[in-house]
Amino acid sequence: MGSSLAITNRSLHDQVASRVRDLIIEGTLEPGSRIDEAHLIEELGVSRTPFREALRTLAAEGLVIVRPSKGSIVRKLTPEDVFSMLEVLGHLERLAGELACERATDAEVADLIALHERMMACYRTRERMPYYKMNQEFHARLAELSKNETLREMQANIQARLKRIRYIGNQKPDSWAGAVADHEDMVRALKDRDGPLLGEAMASHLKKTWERVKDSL
Amino acid sequence: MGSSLAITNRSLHDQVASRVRDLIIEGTLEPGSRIDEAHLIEELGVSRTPFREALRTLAAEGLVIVRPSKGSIVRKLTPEDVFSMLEVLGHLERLAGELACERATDAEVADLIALHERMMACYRTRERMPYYKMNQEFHARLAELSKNETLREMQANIQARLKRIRYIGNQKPDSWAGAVADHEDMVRALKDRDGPLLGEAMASHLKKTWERVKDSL
DNA sequence: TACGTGCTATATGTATACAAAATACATGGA
DNA sequence: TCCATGTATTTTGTATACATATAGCACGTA
Repeated sequence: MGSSLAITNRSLHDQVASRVRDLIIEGTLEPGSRIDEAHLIEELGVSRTPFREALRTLAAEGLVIVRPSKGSIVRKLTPEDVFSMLEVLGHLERLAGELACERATDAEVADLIALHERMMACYRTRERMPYYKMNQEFHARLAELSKNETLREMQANIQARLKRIRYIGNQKPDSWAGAVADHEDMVRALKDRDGPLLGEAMASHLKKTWERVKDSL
Repeated sequence: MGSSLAITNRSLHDQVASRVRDLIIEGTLEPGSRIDEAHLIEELGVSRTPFREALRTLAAEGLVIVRPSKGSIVRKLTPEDVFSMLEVLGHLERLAGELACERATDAEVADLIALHERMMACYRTRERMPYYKMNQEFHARLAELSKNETLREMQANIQARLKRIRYIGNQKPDSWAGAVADHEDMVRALKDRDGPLLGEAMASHLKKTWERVKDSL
């Protein structure tokens, strides 16, 4: 089920929004740089209408800033922005951890732990990119296990805004090692279904993320 | 400062977004109902382009749902939606309370307490509408005092989604009395700059809000 | 040379026109 | 009568055209 024989239900502006979102997250469109409408619609092969609608969506998501009559730019995060996002994210994920311990099924917990094991395998072989992607997924999946849709949505939103930054975070080997240790703690607490402990682990993990990241801003 | 002599910098889609947002919040556009594009652009005196851009913004904010090729509807909150929002909001405001105690200036605290006093005056004379508005402002201002812009933004977003619902909340007299008691607790903790206590008060206030509201869904 | 002024080019904002899809309706057959 | 199919009408989606605002530049003046 799911995809089956669905053709192309998504409207153009949805597709454009996804595409441009990716361009921003992966850094092809640099933070602070102007978004050249004429150039991008050429590239994407669409007209201005769906493109501009997509921009409005991304603006509401906080990835883009529209300056009336002066064009749009990719939002550039100040250190204060990043700090405030990590502060909030830490508390959201604390909540997610607590709720997940109460609400997730055993199968869901097992799945998440399996993902963790694969992450650890990547760490041992120092494959940064796969590790990075699995890490994003780990946090997103934990938010899902809270069975709280609003929490999942907010977590996803902040995580998207921070994606660029966090990739930089684990550049230094000992930072990476630290993050891995944090994750071991989380999984242990999750296995035991110790909500408060997992919550603490999440919050502390994100506090440390700030330490790991702040110098590269 | 602020307004000074600025003429009209806001673009049409911004104005339309604000206008329609208000129509949704105040209930003129009913939850679950179709948004009649042709009719509304006539009413607002704008063309479809800025109107549709505004719709995309509201969709990203979670107030509107766009169903591809089938038009847009005002999002109708299920009880689960409301519960999940209040759960998250409770924890966000707990954080806001803790941070505000640490970071707000004495003057800011005094201002907020003054607002509280005015709210109480409205309660004594049973002026529901002014009370309701000041209450919204109270929570928004507390979020500001956290000096965390992300927190302020997320709080505002969830509060906007819930506005309709919460107006219903204090219909019953004893519910209203309960909310007032909660607020007295908050202000006491704020006066003492007791962060953990204020945090607890906020979280508990929003848990009770669910109790107050759930039957009218 | 430095600054201000007005013009031109370009980019942005909005309206309209055209295309495609969905819905409502009517007609015909079982 | 009920359902199916085809057609008309309405609504939504996208492209383009037009209007307006901004920014860059050349020129003139102090």
